This record gives sequence, C-alpha cells and structure tokens, in this order.
Amino acid sequence: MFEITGDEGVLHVQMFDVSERRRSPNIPLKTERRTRSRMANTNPPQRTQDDGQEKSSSPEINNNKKNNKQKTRSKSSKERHNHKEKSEQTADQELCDVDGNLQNESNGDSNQADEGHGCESEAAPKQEADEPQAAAPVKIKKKRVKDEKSPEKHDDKNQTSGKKRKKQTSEHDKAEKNKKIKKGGDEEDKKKKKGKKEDKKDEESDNCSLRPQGMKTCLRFISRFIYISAERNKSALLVSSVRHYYAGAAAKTVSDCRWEEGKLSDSQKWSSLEHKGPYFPPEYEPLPDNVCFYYDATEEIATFYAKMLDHEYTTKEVFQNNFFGDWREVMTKDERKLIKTLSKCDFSQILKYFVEKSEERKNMTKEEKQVLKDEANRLMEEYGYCLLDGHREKIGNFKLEPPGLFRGRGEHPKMGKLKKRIQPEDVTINCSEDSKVPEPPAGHQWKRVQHDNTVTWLASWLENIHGRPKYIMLNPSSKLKVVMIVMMVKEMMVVVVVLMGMMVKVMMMMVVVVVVVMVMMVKVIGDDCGDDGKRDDGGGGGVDGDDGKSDDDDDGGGGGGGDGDDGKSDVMMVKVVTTVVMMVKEMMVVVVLMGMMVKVMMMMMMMMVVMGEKDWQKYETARRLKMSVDSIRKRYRRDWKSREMKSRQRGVAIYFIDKLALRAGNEKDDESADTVGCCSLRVEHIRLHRRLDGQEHVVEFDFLGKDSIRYYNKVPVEKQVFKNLKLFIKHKDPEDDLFDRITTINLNKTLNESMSGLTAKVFRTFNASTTLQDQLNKLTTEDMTVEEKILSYNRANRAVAILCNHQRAAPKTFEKSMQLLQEKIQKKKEQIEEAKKELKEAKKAHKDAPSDKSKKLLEKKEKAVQRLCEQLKKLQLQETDREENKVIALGTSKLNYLDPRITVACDSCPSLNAFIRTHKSHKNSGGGLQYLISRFYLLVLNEAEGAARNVNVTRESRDLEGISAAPFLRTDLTIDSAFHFMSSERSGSAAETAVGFGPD
DNA sequence: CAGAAACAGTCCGATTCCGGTCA
DNA sequence: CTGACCGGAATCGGACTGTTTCT
Repeated sequence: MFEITGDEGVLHVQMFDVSERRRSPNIPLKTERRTRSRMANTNPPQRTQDDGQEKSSSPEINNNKKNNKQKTRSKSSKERHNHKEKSEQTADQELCDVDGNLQNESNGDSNQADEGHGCESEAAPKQEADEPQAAAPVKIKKKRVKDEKSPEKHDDKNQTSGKKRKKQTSEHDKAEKNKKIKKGGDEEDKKKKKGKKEDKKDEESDNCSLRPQGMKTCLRFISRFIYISAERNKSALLVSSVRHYYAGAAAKTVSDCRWEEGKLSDSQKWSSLEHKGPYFPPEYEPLPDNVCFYYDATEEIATFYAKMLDHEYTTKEVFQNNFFGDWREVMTKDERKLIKTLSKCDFSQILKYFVEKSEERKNMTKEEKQVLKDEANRLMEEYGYCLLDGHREKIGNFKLEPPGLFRGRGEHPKMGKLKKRIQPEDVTINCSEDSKVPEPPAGHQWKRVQHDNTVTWLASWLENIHGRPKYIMLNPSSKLKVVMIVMMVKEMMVVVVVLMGMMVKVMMMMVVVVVVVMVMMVKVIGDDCGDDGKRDDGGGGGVDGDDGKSDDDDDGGGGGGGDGDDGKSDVMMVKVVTTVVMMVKEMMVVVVLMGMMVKVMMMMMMMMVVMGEKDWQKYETARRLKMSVDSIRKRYRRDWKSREMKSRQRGVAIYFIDKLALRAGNEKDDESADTVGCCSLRVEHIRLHRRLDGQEHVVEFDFLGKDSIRYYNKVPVEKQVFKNLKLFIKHKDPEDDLFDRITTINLNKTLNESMSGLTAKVFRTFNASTTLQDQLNKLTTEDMTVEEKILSYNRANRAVAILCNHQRAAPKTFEKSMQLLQEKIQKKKEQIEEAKKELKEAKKAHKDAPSDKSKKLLEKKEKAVQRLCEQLKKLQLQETDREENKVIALGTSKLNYLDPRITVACDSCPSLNAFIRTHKSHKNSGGGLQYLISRFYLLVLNEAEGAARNVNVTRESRDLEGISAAPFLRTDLTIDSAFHFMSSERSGSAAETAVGFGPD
C-alpha cells in the first residue's frame, strides 16, 4: 500500500543491476569488491599500491593533493574569478559549438530520455487517479487559509468542539502568547513579509500544525493504498469512486475538524522541556603505583595514547605529532623539560595494565556484571530521559563525550589531537523557563541556562578539535511519536465518520429506490410496459460521470428522490436500474473502504511505533519527489544544452546526484580530511572513456567520499553529459573543481524551485527506496524457497548499499569463517558421496533379493541423499550470501534511507498478525528498522505461501541471515491482540514510557 | 545416552563519535 | 558563516546457536 506509485521511472541502478550479478554471483562481485574497498589508511599499504597499479591510482592523487593542496585551493578560489573572465568567452563560444554539434542529436536525445526513464507510457487510469490528489490539497488550502485569517470566528462557529479543544490547548496557547509577547512587533512584521510563503508552507510541509498535516498524510496514504489495491483488482469502479470520496473526505475532515492539540508554530519545537542535564564521565582515576610510566607526567593523557597503542593510528606521523604537541601543552614546566621526544616514552606498562583490566572485566561473575548493569540502568533512568511537552522521551546521548584522543577518519589532519574533558562551565543548558533547571555538579556552574524552544537540544558545548558545537539531543526514534500516534487514531476516526456518512447516503438511496419501485409498481399494474429499459451500458458507462455528480451535490440521494414524477415508464426504469446499480457500487465501496481502513490504520500505527515524525516527513518528501521526478529530470536534461555554463554544470551535477546517489558535496576547509561530494568533485576525480569494456561514454569515478570511503565506479552516461564533462575539464588542472560555477547552495536552491523541500539528499532517500522496491520485485518470484527469498531480500538490500556506497571494513574473522563454511560444504559433499554409494548398494541389494526390508532400506537411503543435497544447497546459498556480504553488509546500510513502508506494504491481515507477533516477542529490541523490515518481509513471504507456521525459519535461516528463532515461535496471538499488545505489553519495560503505550 | 554446562562464533541493536547537509 | 541537525561506520555488549565436554 505504501508503494510509491505515480511515475514508474526506471531506477538508476543499471550499473548495479543485481539481476546481472545474480547469474554469476561470484566473479563480478569479487572484482568489484576489491575495487570498492576502503582506501583509508586502515588498509594495508600493499592494497593501495595494487589499486594504484590497476587504475589511474588514487595514491598519486593523494600525493598531488598533499603537496599542492594549499596552493591549489587558494589558487582555485582566487583565480576562479579570473578564470571565469578568461574562459567565459571561450566557454560560451564552445557552448555554441557544442550546441551546433548537438543540434542533430537533440531529437535523438529527447527520445533517449524518454526511453531511459520509460515513464511516458503511463497507464491512463493512473493519471486520472492522480488528479484528485492534486485537487484535494487545493481545497484544503483555501479553507485553511481562511481559518488562519479568522481564527476567532472559526472558534465561535465551532463552539461544540471548541470546548474540548480549549482544554487541550490552553497550555499551548499560553506558550504561543508568551512567545508573541516576547517577540512583539517583530513577529508581526515578519509575518507580513512572509505572507504567502507561510501559507504555502502550511499547505506543503508544515511543521506548524501537526494535525492537519498528519491528516492529509494519512488520507493520502489511504487513497493511495486503496487506489493501488483497486488497480490491482482492476476495478475501475473502485478507482473512480475512491478518487471522489477521497477528495470529499479530505476537504471535509480538514476543514471541519481541526484539532489544535500539538499545534506548534513553525519554528517552535516544544512548549515544555525538563531534564536532568548531561551525565559527566567519571573523573580520571590515577594509575596504581605499581604501574609506572617512564615519566611521571600528565598521566591521564598518556593513558589515552597507551590505550590506542595496538591501533594503527599510533604509527602515523600526523597522529604522533598532533598528540605530542597537545600533550606538551598541558604538561607542567618540569614535565615539559623532561619529556621531549615521544619515541622515548614507554607506554607499554600502561597498555598492559588496561589490557589486564579489560580481561578482568570479561571474567567477572554474573553477579558482578549484574551490579554494573543495574548501575547503568539507574543512570539511564536518572539522566536518560527528559520531559518533553509532558511526555517522557528518551535522550539520545545523555553522556557527555569522555576525553580522549581524536581519531579522524581517513587521512585526517587533526588525528591524535587531545579531546579535552568537558567541564560544566563549558555546557549550555536548554530547558523551559518554568522547569526545574538541572543541577550542575557540586562546586561548578553551567556556562549558561537558556530557554529557547526553537531548538531541540537539551545541552550543548563547543568541541575543542574543530570548535564546532555539539549537542545533547533526543533519541531520534522517540521524537514526537506519541503525538502522532494519537493523532493518527483520531484522524482515522474522522475518516470512519465520513464513511458512515456515505453509508447513510446509500441508505437514503435505498429509500429512493423503494419509493420509485413502489410508484412504478402502481403504474405497472395499470398498464404493462416493455423491458427495453434494461440497457446494460446504462450502469457501466455511467460510472465515472455518475460518481462525479453524486458527490458534488452532497445529498445527491435526496435530490434524486424528489423527482418521482411520471414520465415514460422506461425512463423510470432506467433511473431505477441506475440508482440500484450505483447503490450497490457505493455499498461495495463502503465495505471495501472500511476493511482497508482498518488495515491501513493498523499498519500506520505499526510504522509509527518505529518512525519518528522527522523520518516520516523525510519519506514523504522522497515520495513527492517520485511524483515529480519526471519533470525534474526533463529540466536538468534541458540544462545540459543551456547556453549558460552554470546551468550546464548544474544539470550534470543533478544528473549525477540522481543517477548515482552522490552526496551534495559542500565546500570544506583545509582543516579536515580531503573528501569530496558531487559539487566538490575535482577534475582529477573523473576519467572519461569514449569506449570502455564495450560501453560507450563511460565516466570513471574515483574519489574519497564521506568518512574517507572510496567511491569507485565506472558509469556509462548519456552522450550529452559526456560532452559536457569534456567541456568542463577543458583548460583545467587536475586540482580544479569540475563544477566550478556551482555550489551546493545554488544547486539546492534550484532543486527547491522544482519542488518544495527538495534538496540533494532527498535523491538518496528516493533512490534507495525505489531501488529496494524495484529489486524486491525483480529478484523474488513466487516459486522460490524461503532461503532463496531471503537471499533475494538481502541482495535487494545490498543493491541499495552499493548504490549509496555503504561499505564496511571486512570483518576480521571473515576469511576464517569463510574457510569454515567451505570446509562444511566439502564435508557435506563427501557425505553425499558416501550416501550415494550406500544408495547404490541398497539398490543392488534390493535388485538381487527384493524384500520389504531391502525396500525400506532403499527408501531410507534415498531420503538421506535428498536431505543431504538440500543441506548442501542451503550451505552454498549461505556461502554466496556471506561472500557478498563481506564489505557490503546489511548492517552497514542502516536503512536510514529506506522507507520502511515499502517492505511493510502488505495487505493481508494474517501477515500483520505475524508481524505483531514478531514484534511482540522480541523484547530486547526497541523495534529497530532493520529488524522490523527483515522480519516482516519474511513473514509476508511466508504468509504468501500459506506457510508461516509450517516453514521452520528457525535454524537454517538464522545462519543465512541471523534471523533469531524466538520471534517465530509465538503463534498464540490474534489480530485482536494487536491492540492489546500496544496498550499493555510494553508497560514495564524501560522503553514503554518513551513510546507512549504505557498506561497513562 | 540424555541432559547440563562451558565455550566459541556469529549476529544484531544500541551507542559512540566523527563527518556530512542545509538554512 | 555558523548553528542545528542528520548519516553512518566503528565499536560495544548481549542473545542465540552449535559444538564440545562433563555428569
């Protein structure tokens, strides 16, 4: 149901096409993996060298960069202007040339475009169905704008609901008023200025009023879901009716029922906030006397270094220099005199001490561990939660970061620097004015206490490495969830009310029919009439138009009842038949709607459990992108041929972002590792191949992205892009920016013009989600075994990981475990050989001397062979999966990009049951996305086969993908227990209050 | 031989902590 | 630019299973 519909643009994973890979899973993957391996210094140096020989070599690039970086950077920025002036003419000249050359191609290009995305050939009904969705919000907008303008009037009009509302929102109003008073005239001025903007915001993506937003969202889902299901059933009737009712319902609910609870103005994030402040890491414990450091110096810092001794970091010069520099700064004079060379320091004893200590901790008894655990829980209880608008919400990071040495990723220039201990005097506290201000540790004071409700953080401090602020914030999963769930339920109820209205209408129609029929009967008794009124197309053809009518005038039924006038009786007949047909259809719609509503409601609540509001909104934006991606693509294609260099660059950049899911690539200072994204790509990061490996116009990317993770990819691009790239790199040095005329700022600005809320990173969400969906469709077929489906599911996930360049370092034990698996496979093969031999013998024996006994033996042996073969197959699948999982791990792709609603899109209630069952029994999990998605998906698969209870997912699958058996063991829950579960099960656990399902 | 206990390997979710994005 | 977030790889700690050893 949550499937993204609208335009079915082709996904941009051609180069990652897993179906290709599936046919020969091992070979291509291996090479690719090697090339994709992380280029960070954590890699053994040989590998880098290998890479260097294989390809255009990143080390060279690195060296270049190191040497020229400063020069280059300043040059490129200073000279950019010059460069611009100089090249403007030539560039434009070239543009014209290229344009000239391209004129012939332009036709072909546009064709290509259409083919490439294959979205033009949309089914007609689909487009139709999309219309009302565009229409509905417009209605809403108008009404809402009215409301905004005359809030008091509105209140008066709705006295009945107003009473309730006032109670709920009095606090809020207060807060709002306070704020208004504070900001006074300023605010008003701003409002005037913003004017239209705000209205627009309200309608589009407001944070300002949760309620209508949620409602709209919710209605949109329902309509989408119903629409999809309807389409699946090929029921034109349903589609059109639904279209209609949706439009009506949306307008009605939004205008009539505006709850104001939870309504916060645009920037306001909370109205009350109370917390205990951060938890400070324990003070430094001096080493025992028997552990001596060669110098008895600023010991704590020495321990930081010692702890990292067995890490590769400490062998790096930058690290050592940074560390030693910072260390000396905090030394006393005497110490400084004494300690002059790092290499003469001996940390080994300290290291040994800590190793011993950690051993000790591992060897603790259960009781001792329990004590520690209890203590941790106590801390969590005390500091781990805050009160946000009256709800107890979990805090994401209530512990301040302990002091230590900074370890950047990749070749970070600041690695090894000292991360200082944070003192209360560094910490700013943010809470509401009337709340209890957290106590600073004894003898200390906070830097500041503020009451800013436009931000979400509870405490902040400046980190000393980069001087950037850091924050203590809420746990992302707990953000505003409670409000949303309550909201959803209420809104669903409104929808149900609307449905009831529809039913009443149907009943009225029934009355009309009865009356008409009676009138007719009276007539018929009088004089017989022919039955030519029963023309079939009266019902069928009228569907669309009739639906439209019946909805436009709200009481269509009543109106129809009025004209029971006599005309010719066959006209009457037609009328009756039409009415009856409509009635039946309406009723069908109502029934179907009702059923779906319940399902949708359940699903949404489920999703709400795991998704915060922010996440939900993120996926909403991605979904909107899906709707309008066609026009955006067209636009950037147009830009490829623009006269302006800037537009061309922007067009190509957006193309990369769209096609390859690159990150935006902000400008960075020289103080951080040299990594790039799309806009900050330099000429040296790409190579152009007119022809490579049988493909035309191939761009070879090789750069370090976020976290210094290497992005290496060879992508065939469209001819125009290729030409543009050639143009971009002309007259440029390798260290110059590829896209020198654009920045992320103006790129995002352009995107935002195409669609509100659209930024570069939305493409990642969008691409990841569509890829998953597409891959799931592609890779799974009905007749697969569960194991194969699991593999497919994982592969779909992996395709996403590849697309987003999510990688991990290969697990240390990887080779070993791989070997182990292979041995197992070998063993199994031998067993099969053995079993086959025995089978042969049994056959022979049976042939020679047939008997019951020999026959049974034969059967037994046959079964044994069969069983062994199955086991072997499973092992082999497992092997493949693990091999593929080496650097592209499922766990690595944290699925922050993936819309969980995709895999939860299932419209069978039994699956939902199973889902709840699963969720319920896994008490230790907070309901992580990965967990929910994979489990639920599997259950859906199983359910589809009607095998949920029969398939033993327990052992074999666990090894395939680590699926725990426990969740599958519960079978005693029914659909009803869903609500029970939600209202009761979680109470008692620590998380429950945060989730808000606990008793009030 | 069954069942318990100890141990190792694997996986998962949570947490940590740095590196991005974007207004 | 800075401030306020979001993203995600590494790391940590616990749960689960399979295997081996003990009773």
